[in-house]
Amino acid sequence: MAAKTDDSGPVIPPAIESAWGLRERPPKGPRPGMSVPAIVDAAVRVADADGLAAVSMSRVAKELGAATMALYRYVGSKDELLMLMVDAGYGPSPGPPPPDHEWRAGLTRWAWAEHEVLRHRSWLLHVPISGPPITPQQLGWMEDGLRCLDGTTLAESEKMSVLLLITGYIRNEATLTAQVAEGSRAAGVAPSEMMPAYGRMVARLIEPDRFPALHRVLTSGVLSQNDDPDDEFTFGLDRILDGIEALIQRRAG
Amino acid sequence: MAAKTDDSGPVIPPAIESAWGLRERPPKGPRPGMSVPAIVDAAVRVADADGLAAVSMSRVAKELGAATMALYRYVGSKDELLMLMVDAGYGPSPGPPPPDHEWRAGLTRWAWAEHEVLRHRSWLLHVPISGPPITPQQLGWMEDGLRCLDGTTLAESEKMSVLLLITGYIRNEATLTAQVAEGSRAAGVAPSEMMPAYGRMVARLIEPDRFPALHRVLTSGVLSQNDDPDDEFTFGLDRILDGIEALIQRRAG
DNA sequence: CTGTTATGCGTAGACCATACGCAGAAATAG
DNA sequence: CTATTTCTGCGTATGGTCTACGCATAACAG
Repeated sequence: MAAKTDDSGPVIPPAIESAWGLRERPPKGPRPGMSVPAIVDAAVRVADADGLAAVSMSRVAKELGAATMALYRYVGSKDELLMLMVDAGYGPSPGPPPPDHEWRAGLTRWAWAEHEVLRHRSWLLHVPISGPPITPQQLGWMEDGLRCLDGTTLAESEKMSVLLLITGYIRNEATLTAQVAEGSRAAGVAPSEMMPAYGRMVARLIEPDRFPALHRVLTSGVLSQNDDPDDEFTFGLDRILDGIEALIQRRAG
Repeated sequence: MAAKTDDSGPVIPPAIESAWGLRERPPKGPRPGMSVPAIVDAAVRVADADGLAAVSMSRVAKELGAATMALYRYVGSKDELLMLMVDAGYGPSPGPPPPDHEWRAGLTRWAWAEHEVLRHRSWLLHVPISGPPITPQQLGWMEDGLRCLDGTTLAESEKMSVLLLITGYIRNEATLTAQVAEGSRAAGVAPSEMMPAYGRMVARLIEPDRFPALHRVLTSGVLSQNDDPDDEFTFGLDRILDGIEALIQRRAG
């Protein structure tokens, strides 16, 4: 029932060990013709070019000029490969805040960095994540986020919760933005026409008596004007940071 | 390049029309042996029992004692079926707030209702959503959420952003909770031992010098004590509502 | 040189969604 | 009553997925 817990502690998936550089090549046998990083790079290249759905083991193998099954000597499963792709896809964190930092500015910078990554690599949002972060880069991001909160009065558990809150918001906002972009491409509509078209469709489906508040939003023309998506992001982020600020001040006062 | 926009406006997917009860049966031909709601119910039953991954067209058909291809007379694709499953899975919204409502209490109730649904039906989180809500129940939830903000000083666009913010948070929190539960089942570890095991694994992977803030969190024992997951949810929700409150007061004052 | 061990990879199995086309049932038109 | 139309149910088939298994071979240890 308990996981294997000998002197080496709980089980670490092989892919994770290799990501942390803890795997040593056995001295016997033929030289490997590929490497885990090369495979991950190829997979990321495929995802960048044609989306996550195009990432199949055969497609990645073709990218490398190798046979499909050859990959399974390096990664245990497709899920492992996906985990490594996420790690590589995020890339290194934006770095720690400057020494005399103010937490709000630091977290804002941190948030925009993740926002930027997700805008550039929207396939990261489609990877079904299966647990808390354990890969090097991911923990690097977390480390730098925690450092932003170093000078505050928050408890350690609260710092963690705050980061979770912000990361979740960023992912969610990016998901919605990517969906609009994706939908506009699929329907052959200009991105700027997407939300207006959505508004018109909803207007045709609902009856004003049963959906008065929604009707009011529609007639207010909110969806017709297409504002800078960055404004939407800034709005939510500022709300969250306001909420955190309120807590910090309550703790301090 | 523009979508079809005759007198009936933009294209509405057949599945959506049927969900709104806008489809009429043609007068000729044999009676249908099934119905869209029956199919959706069966699919939801499968997802409730064995998870979203078990929902295949053949599995759903088997559940109904029908042939696989028979389903395609009723739904255009598996994606359409998924959309209808989401609508049915959420169920009716918790209803509008009471007449003399206070916005914060109303939104809290609304948030907990969605939280409850997602806790009970975690497969909803695994459905790859492909656009803004257009199904009846989904818009019903949105309507009731908007009504909670009726008496406030917020602009219509801000109300929308606020709802998006809260829904996103709820989904994100539910996703993380479900992942922990899922992981504990997969690894055969008790759920209460999951976060401690994670903490120990991270502690073994990182070097304290390179990850000082993270190391501090680990040694603080945050992950070792397993607190009520509802507390975590409440924490984030309160931070967000605090942020919204700050905005409302700024608008009012 | 011999034994051990890891690699590359071909084969094959078990799934999956779904395009297509045919037999037949139901309702209408004459 | 008969012919026609139109839709339903569903069998077949295609092309895709992941991956378990096993064999030949290459490289090193002694």
